[in-house]
Amino acid sequence: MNRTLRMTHQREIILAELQRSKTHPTADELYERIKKKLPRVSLATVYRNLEILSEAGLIKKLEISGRQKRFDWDPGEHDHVYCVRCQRVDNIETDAPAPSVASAQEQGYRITGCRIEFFGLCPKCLQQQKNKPSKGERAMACPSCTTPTLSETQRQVLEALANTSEACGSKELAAATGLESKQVSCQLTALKNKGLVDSPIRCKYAITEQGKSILS
Amino acid sequence: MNRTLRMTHQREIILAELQRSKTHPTADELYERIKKKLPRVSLATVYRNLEILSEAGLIKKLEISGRQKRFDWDPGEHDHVYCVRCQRVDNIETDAPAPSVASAQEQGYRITGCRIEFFGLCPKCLQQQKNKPSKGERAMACPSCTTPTLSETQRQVLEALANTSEACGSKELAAATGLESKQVSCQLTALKNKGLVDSPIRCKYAITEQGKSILS
DNA sequence: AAGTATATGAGAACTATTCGCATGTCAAGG
DNA sequence: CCTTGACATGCGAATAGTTCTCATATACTT
Ligand SMILES: [Mn+2]
Ligand SMILES: [Mn+2]
Ligand SMILES: [Zn+2]
Ligand SMILES: [Zn+2]
Repeated sequence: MNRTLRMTHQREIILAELQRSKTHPTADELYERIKKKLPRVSLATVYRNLEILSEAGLIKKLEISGRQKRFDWDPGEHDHVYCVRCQRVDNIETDAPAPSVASAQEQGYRITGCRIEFFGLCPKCLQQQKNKPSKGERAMACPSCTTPTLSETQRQVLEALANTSEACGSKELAAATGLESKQVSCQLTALKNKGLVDSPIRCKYAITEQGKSILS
Repeated sequence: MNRTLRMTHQREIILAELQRSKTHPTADELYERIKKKLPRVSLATVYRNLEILSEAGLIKKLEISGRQKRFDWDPGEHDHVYCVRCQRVDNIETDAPAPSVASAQEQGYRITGCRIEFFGLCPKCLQQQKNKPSKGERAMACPSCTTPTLSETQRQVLEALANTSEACGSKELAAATGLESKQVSCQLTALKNKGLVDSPIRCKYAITEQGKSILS
């Protein structure tokens, strides 16, 4: 009736690799490390085994709010902190007793567990924040957007903007590019979001340094 | 500098629809309800506005461990319970004070918040569990698998199985279908996982009611 | 060693969410 | 009021993380 688990070579390596890690790696972080020992493993195997091992109670699967799953070599009860910026996860000890539920408030639930998680900035990210004057709210673009791709229209607009000596409105740009002014204004918004143009004064646009560099 | 938010018709409806819901709906649950009033809304608009509204502090986004996001009309501080079976989310009151961290244990983090969540079985699921003798572990197939699709080979095997009066091994099935016994055994596993066959005794297989119904 | 249950690799499929872009709408200012 | 630009929308495509499918390989049991 119960499936009998087998200790395959892959499973052994996956377990060992997790156990040697001090942090709380994601499946694909582990996958990268494991590939060095087992070049032919598949990511699916890593996921499968982490699932199986955690069902078997040998490790623990951490499902932290709204983020990638992480895995913990230590299956014992303990809580975690995570960094809202770099996603790092660490153990933490609370001094409060395990919170219990006002029994009248259970509303008929049979409660089987509780999870406590803290969040904030890890030491490293705290440091970085101090160095930067944190201009604006999206000072750092998302990592995958390091080289945003431009549509043909966007490139046209951006080039037109590069040729102006000072900030100009979308109407002038429409004339310069031969595009409709509606379209130009749309593209300016997109470009602004990508950080390639900004708007020094209302309704006037200028190319940013980043915008210049992407054209070259 | 700051974007000025506009109260559009869509945004208004989305907010109103969330506020009238006692539960903690997912974006697409809301989407389904909203489509009745605004047949042309887009799911992206629903997501966008839920995000914007929660940034504005009018509602709250609940990111509960490893599951779909949910949204709460009540932006005040409070904790939740969720049902591990049906995913329902309800409010809950703890009687303990908010847990704090042993200061020596912060490890250099600047902690900005904490989340507490309870989990278990909601009253409804508790009820259902009592009625069923809980045979096996995957009594209920996932909703999207209500009509599993069969590969050609699987159908062959299933039909052969339907023609036997009692449980039989993979070898007989291999003979009956003309397939290799290795293949048959693979497909039996797949069929078993789909709940279309089961294995009354080790290495013997029989078609289930569900299996019969899918053939007809 | 044979035979079966279980596991694997490879890639497709899936799901929840976000993005890109053309187009629509609102509100302020001429 | 009419234009204009910021803000929003609908739609489809893209993305990321994870799971599934199936042929094939491997580990137990006997
Ligand atoms: Mn841990
Ligand atoms: Mn709530
Ligand atoms: Zn960090
Ligand atoms: Zn439930």
